[in-house]
Amino acid sequence: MATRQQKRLPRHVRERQMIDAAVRVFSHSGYHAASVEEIAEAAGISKPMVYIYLGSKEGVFTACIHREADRLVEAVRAVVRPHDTPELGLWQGIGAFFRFVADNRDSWKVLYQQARTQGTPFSGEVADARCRVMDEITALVVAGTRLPGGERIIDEQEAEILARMVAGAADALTEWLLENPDETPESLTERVMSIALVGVERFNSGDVCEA
Amino acid sequence: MATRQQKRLPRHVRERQMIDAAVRVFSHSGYHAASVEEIAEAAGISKPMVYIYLGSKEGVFTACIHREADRLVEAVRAVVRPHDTPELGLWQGIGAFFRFVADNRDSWKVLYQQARTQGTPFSGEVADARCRVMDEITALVVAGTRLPGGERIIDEQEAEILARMVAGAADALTEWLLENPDETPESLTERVMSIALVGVERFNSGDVCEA
Amino acid sequence: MATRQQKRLPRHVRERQMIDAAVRVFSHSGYHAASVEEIAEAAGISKPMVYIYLGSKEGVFTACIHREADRLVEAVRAVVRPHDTPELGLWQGIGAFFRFVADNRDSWKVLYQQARTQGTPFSGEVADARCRVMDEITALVVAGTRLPGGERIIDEQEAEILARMVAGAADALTEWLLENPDETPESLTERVMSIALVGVERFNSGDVCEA
Amino acid sequence: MATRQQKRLPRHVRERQMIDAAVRVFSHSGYHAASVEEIAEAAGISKPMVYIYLGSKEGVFTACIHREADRLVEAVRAVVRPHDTPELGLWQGIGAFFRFVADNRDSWKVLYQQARTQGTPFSGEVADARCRVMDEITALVVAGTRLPGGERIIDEQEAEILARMVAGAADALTEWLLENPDETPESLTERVMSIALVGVERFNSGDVCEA
DNA sequence: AATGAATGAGCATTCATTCAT
DNA sequence: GATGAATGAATGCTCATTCAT
Repeated sequence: MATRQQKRLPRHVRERQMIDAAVRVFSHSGYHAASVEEIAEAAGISKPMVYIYLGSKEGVFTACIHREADRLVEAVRAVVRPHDTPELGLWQGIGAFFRFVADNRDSWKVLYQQARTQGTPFSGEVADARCRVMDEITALVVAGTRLPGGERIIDEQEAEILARMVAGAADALTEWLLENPDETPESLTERVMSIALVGVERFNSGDVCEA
Repeated sequence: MATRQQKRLPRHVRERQMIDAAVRVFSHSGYHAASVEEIAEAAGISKPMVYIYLGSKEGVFTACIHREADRLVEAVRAVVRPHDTPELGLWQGIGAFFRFVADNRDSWKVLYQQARTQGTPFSGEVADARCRVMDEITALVVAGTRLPGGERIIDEQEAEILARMVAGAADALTEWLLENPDETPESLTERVMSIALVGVERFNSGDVCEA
Repeated sequence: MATRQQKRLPRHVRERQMIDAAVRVFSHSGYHAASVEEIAEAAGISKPMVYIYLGSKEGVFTACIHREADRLVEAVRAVVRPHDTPELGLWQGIGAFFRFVADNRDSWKVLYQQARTQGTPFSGEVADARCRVMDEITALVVAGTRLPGGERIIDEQEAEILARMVAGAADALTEWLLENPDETPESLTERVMSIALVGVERFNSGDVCEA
Repeated sequence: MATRQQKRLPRHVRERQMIDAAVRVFSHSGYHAASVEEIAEAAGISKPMVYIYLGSKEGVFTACIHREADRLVEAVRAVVRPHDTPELGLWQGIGAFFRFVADNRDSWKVLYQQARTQGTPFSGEVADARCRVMDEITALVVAGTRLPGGERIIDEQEAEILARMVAGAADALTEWLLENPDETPESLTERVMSIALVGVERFNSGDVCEA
């Protein structure tokens, strides 16, 4: 008659289980449609535990965003080695970013889609986490477009626009990936890369849009 | 005992008011967070009217998607004149699309973000409406990338990928637009166009990703 | 574009249509589950007409009970001729009653089942109408059990008990009738009659229940 | 911020309280007129508890029917001893049935009246429970009318008709009981029994309706 | 005479959250 | 540490009823 999960687990393990479950649930149902009950069940624990550990439904969501942002940033950083050429760094960073988006669809949906869409503005932490991600990509672009001599060819603002376009395009393409099993994350990475790099060239050469 | 009744308006007028209000509310709060009461209030009527005219909350949402999709498709079609060159058609069509997204932020958010994010899959009509929009853009790309001689240089599939990237990028950039009042829809259109066209060139020349 | 029913009909015709429809609807759904809209639709008119003619939902119900009680009483009276022997009168009256119950199931359900079951106590008129029906049957029993010389063999109270038993049994048997198409109203009448008459005998002989 | 919470009771106790209250309320108001709030209040708890334990309003109703049917069947079975003569068994069984109907008016009203009257057909369980009750009475009649030698004098079908008549008459007479405090359940039992037994005799002798 | 337009009030149901154990 | 028991506060939806036309 013992309920499923009574093992006294150390706090951080429990917390991880909960956030894992919450990401899945939030990703699938959206913030408002997801219920704390649902999350608790998915984590194999009881509702009060959720409140003891994360404080509130919003707390759970914030924790998800926080952790997934960390994971994404980490994934990108992990592939960029200090001795890479800037261009290779950009290439690999964007590749890692895109692979993360494709491989961790739940994480990405929560991080990018849900966090923008819901009515509640959530705590500043959520906005911060999302900024960390965009900053990371922006930094990649900035670094990757520096000339060998170290000169910048695009400024911060242009880099940020490009970063956002990359994120938006990647987001849109994950759906394509779902619908077309032939496509691989790598092939999509190439498509997205072609945008980013060519955008840079265009910015640089100034001949944008002479249709 | 009835409280002040609203002036009796013919059905189609009230219906338009309701959908106008609903687009605003859904755009701001998301489907689940929005309450029918909220929508009714925003439309200046009472809750039962919403149900009498649109049947259910989901019915309201579907009506919004439907109408906004029509408006967007119409806006794009309105600027493409038969005697334009394909490339000019593409340029103007994408421009119109982007201007619509920028000028009707609420419509776009409901159409693109909300309809993808929520857990509920909604009626097939919603999916249909969203397809109509993407098909329109895809058609523009297909037509606009035909060589003067009429030869296709990209196939349907490639065109669809490009269309999605354009939509995703445009979506991401509307936030940029909000945060940077200096930017105009036109300037953003140029940025997005540069992607599409260059993407086409790349596809065509086959030298994708040799950075 | 003219709506279905715009012919200016004289008041009593409209009223009859409405009550016909209401009996059907109340019988099928019960008082609370039935909606005025439903009734109006079934009558082929618009909701406000119902209120203009019968005043309120309760008014509609009262009117139904009233009219159906009249019809039932009338049906019973119609078959009892003054020159019948009392016993024949009883036989025919009960027969007519039972035939009415079987042939006008909707009327009976509203009159007997719905009027007893619902929470609302309704106006005294409803109780009155139901009493009229029971009084009629009671009177039949009283008259039919008078000895040829005119002496009473059962008193009013005993007659009323018998009348109620007859009504209750008839009510229960209409369901049987529905489920068994072989049975006819007449065969059931015989079964019920055997109860009433034997009951009378028993009352008279005093040898009730020597199991 | 939570208001006074009720003492924590184990689930089955609360469930019983709820069903007790629901039987009272449904009996008095009918299924549709009764509100879940009303039931919760009558049970001294809050609305959500009703849903947590019984799932839905219909679930509450079903639970009521189920339990009251069990109680009625149990009451009848409790008095029939194996070594009774069949006729005594019938006498005591019908007596117990009628005492239950008279003593548990709420239970009976829900079980017999409400369950037949409402528009909603309810789950099959409700129909099943009602059948269990009629089957029990039918079985009594079948057993009780067997001749000492074991021969049947009425068949299943005739027994079922009689059982229904008994139930219908008992139902009708409970109202009489309410209005006439002089009457006792026992005296009514005799009246009903006289029907059943005489009915049997009539069936047997074949001289039905020669008044 | 007849109806489309409109609403206040109520109801079933769900959910985030708390506390006693 | 962990949970079953409990609830206040919404929320989607329906309905009887009215009024302007």
